[in-house]
Amino acid sequence: MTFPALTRLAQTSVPGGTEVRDEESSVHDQVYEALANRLIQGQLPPGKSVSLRTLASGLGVSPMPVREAVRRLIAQKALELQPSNKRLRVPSLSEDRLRQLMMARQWVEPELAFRAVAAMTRDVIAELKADDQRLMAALGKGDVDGYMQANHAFHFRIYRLAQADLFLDMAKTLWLQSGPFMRVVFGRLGTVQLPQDHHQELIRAFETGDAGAVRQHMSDDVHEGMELMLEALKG
Amino acid sequence: MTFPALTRLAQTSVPGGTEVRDEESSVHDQVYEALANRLIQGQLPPGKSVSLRTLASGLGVSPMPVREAVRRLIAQKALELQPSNKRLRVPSLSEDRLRQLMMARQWVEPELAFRAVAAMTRDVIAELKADDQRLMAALGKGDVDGYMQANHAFHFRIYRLAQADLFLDMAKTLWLQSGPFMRVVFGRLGTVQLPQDHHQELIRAFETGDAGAVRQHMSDDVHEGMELMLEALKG
DNA sequence: GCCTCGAAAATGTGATCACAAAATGGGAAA
DNA sequence: TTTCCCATTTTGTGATCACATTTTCGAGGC
Repeated sequence: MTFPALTRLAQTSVPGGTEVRDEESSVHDQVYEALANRLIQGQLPPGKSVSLRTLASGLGVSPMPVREAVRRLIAQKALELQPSNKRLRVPSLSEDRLRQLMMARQWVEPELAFRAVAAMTRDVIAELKADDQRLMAALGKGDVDGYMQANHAFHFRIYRLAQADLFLDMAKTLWLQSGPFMRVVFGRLGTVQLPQDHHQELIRAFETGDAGAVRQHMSDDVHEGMELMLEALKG
Repeated sequence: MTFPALTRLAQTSVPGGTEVRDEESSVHDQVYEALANRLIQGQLPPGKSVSLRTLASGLGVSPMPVREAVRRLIAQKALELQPSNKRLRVPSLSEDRLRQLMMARQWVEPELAFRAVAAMTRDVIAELKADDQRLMAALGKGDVDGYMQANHAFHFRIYRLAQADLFLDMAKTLWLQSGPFMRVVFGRLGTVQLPQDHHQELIRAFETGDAGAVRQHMSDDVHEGMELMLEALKG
C-alpha cells in the first residue's frame, strides 16, 4: 500500500520553501486527488487504518497538507475518525447506510444522466464506447482494478456533461463512500458474475437522444450494482 | 461581525499547551460548529469575505484549527476559495445552483420526515410546538434572526429522529449552502409575507402518525420556501 | 481633485515543533 | 507457552514560523 510520491512535488523544500503558486494546484489539492482516487477505486479497504504521517511521508510532503485533505475527506464521509481512538480509518458500511447510499445514488445519478443528454456529442460517445471496451476487457481478464477504473470513467464522463455542479459533487461524495466496499464485493465475487451492464443500452439511448431511456437505464445500472453490494453485505 | 470567543477554550495556551482531551470536543470541532451555526442562520451574507487569521483571533484560537474547520466547510460548499485570489468567502448562489439545491432538499427532507414518523414521541411533538411558537413570535416581531433559528430547530428536530445519518448529513450540507441566501431573502421581504407555514399541518400529521401526509407537508414547506428564494433571485 | 506608484499590512500555504494519549513490542513472571 | 507490565514509538492536535502573493492605503505628481 505504498503511495507513489506526487511527481509534481519533487522540488520540495525547506520551511517556507520556494513554490510557484500560479498555474499549478496546491499540494493539498494534489494530496486530496491522490487519496480520493484510491478511495474511489477501492484501493483502501473498509476498516483500513491510515495515519497522517505515514501518508505524508509516502507522498513526500509534510503532514500539513495531508491534514487538510483528510479533513475534507472526513467531511465527505470518505474517511472517519474513530470516536474512541481519534484515529483515522476507512469507514465500514452498515446495511442501513448502504441502503441510504443506494437510494441517494439512484436519485442523483439518473438525474445527472438525464441532464447530460442535451450536451452529449459524438466525440464523447466515442469516449464512452472506449471506456466500455476497457471495462469489458478488464472483465475478461478478471482485472477488478481495471473494471473499477473504467466504470468510474464511464459514469463520470457522463455526469460531467450535466452542467450541474451540486449534483456532480453529491455523486462524487457518494462514490467516495461506496468505492472501498464496492471493490471488496467485486473482488470477492470475482469478475465473472458482475452485473449485466447497461452501458450499451445507455450509449444507444444517448445516440438517439432519448432522455427518458437514459434516465431509466442509468437507474437500472446503479440499482443492479448496489443490489449486488447489498447481497454481499447480508450474505 | 465580531465572534464571541469560544467560552470552552478560555484556558489557552502556549505552544503544545496543556489540554484535557477526553470528554470535550476538539477546538477544531468547536470552531466548525461556531462557523456552521452562523452560516446556517445566515449571519454571514453571500459574498462576504472572511480570513483565517481574523476568524482565529475573533475566536481566541490559533489559525490552525480554523484552517481545518474552513477546509471542512469548503468541502460542503458552505465556503469557497476564489480561484483568482485564493481568498476565502461565502459563496453566492446562481439561479441554476439554487434550483439544484431546491431539488435536492425536496428529495431528502420529505424522506427524512417520513422516516421520523416511526420514532416520533409526545415529548418531541411538544418541543416541535414550542419551536413553532417561537417561530410565530419571531414573525410577529419582525425578528428575522429569531425566525431563522426557530425554523432550523423545528426542521432538524424532526430530521434527527429519522435515524438516517447519510440523509441527515446531506440535509445539513444543503442548509449550510442555502442559509446565507435565505437570510438575505427573508430580510429583504421583511417577515410579513413569509411563506404560509405548513408546520401546523406537519405537527398534526405526526400526531396522527400519517406518514404520507408528513412527507407531503414537508415537501410543500420546502418547496414554498425555496420558491420564495427563487423569485427573490430573479426579481 | 484625481490618478499613480510603492511601502506596509494582511492572507493562504506549507513546514516544523511540542505535547498528551494511544498503540506497540519485548522481556519478566507465572 | 501464556500473561502482564513498562518503555518506546506512533498518532492526532494545536501553535508558531517562513514565504510568496495580494490587498490596502497614503504620499507625491499631474
